[in-house]
Amino acid sequence: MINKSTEILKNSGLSITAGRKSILDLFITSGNALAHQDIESGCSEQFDRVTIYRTLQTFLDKGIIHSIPATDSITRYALCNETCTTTGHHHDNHIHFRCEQCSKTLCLDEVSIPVVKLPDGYMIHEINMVVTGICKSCR
Amino acid sequence: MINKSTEILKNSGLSITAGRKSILDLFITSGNALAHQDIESGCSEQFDRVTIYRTLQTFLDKGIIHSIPATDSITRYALCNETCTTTGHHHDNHIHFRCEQCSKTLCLDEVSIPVVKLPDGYMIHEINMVVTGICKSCR
DNA sequence: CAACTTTTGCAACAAAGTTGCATTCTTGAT
DNA sequence: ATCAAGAATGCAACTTTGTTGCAAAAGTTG
Repeated sequence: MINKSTEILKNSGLSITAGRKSILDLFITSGNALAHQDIESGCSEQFDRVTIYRTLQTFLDKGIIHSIPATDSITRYALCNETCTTTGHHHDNHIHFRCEQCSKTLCLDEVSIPVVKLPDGYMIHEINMVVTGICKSCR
Repeated sequence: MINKSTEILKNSGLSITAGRKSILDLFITSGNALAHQDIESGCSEQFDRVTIYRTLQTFLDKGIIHSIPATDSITRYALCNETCTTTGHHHDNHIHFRCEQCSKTLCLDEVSIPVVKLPDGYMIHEINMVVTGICKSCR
């Protein structure tokens, strides 16, 4: 296997294209969550906005990335943990941290979301937890 | 005091205008979180989109409403609990629930966010928790 | 390498959000 | 009640974000 991005694409049954590899590489090297804008400006090559939107949607569908909720109406995405093999709708059980200083959004894979008890009658499907504050590197 | 919306505006030191009252009334009567679109189409009178954006921002600043994170890049807002009197940046400690059936987003005021322990070096400022699933009325 | 399918880029559009400025409305003092 | 000062609104114009259809250019499989 040539490199990690190619491997991920193959494992998900996706065809290998320059765009997908480039975007995936960006996720792998960046280490934090990326918004559409970050990808548009951060890719080695230039890709059409539409291609990026479609690629992100494809990655979401295949469970390669997950989306992170935010109050600023900017959807950010991060690589899913390698242990996740489920295709289709997929959700990690970790906390997300958004630093108010450097504006980076990180997956805290080591911190799992605590169990909550909702009032009777509510069926839980998915839980998202986003903590904002100052990250380790910014202190 | 004439009505609740007027009272809230007065308490926050805001001038009473038709738009603000109308939007605030909508929040009070609706009982769930509202997106900009809901307000634009739900108000008794018609207001300019810009006015609605600015009113929402004003309400946020005064701590009258809070924004709810979502993965669909639609910012939703809900009335803050009456017990909150802090002006300026403000955050409720309750869980938000988004129903996949009726698409309503609710504040579960009775469920508070559990304490989480982050790795050393992270400073927590605010925690958001959004649960998606099926709500009580949709089962 | 050839055909078949998938992906990409382009154009055009729709929706969401922002900014400046002139007009209108609120407020507080007369 | 009236009026001036300040605040809020509406309008126009614009930027950003996201979507759709279609033709051209890739990738995949035999």
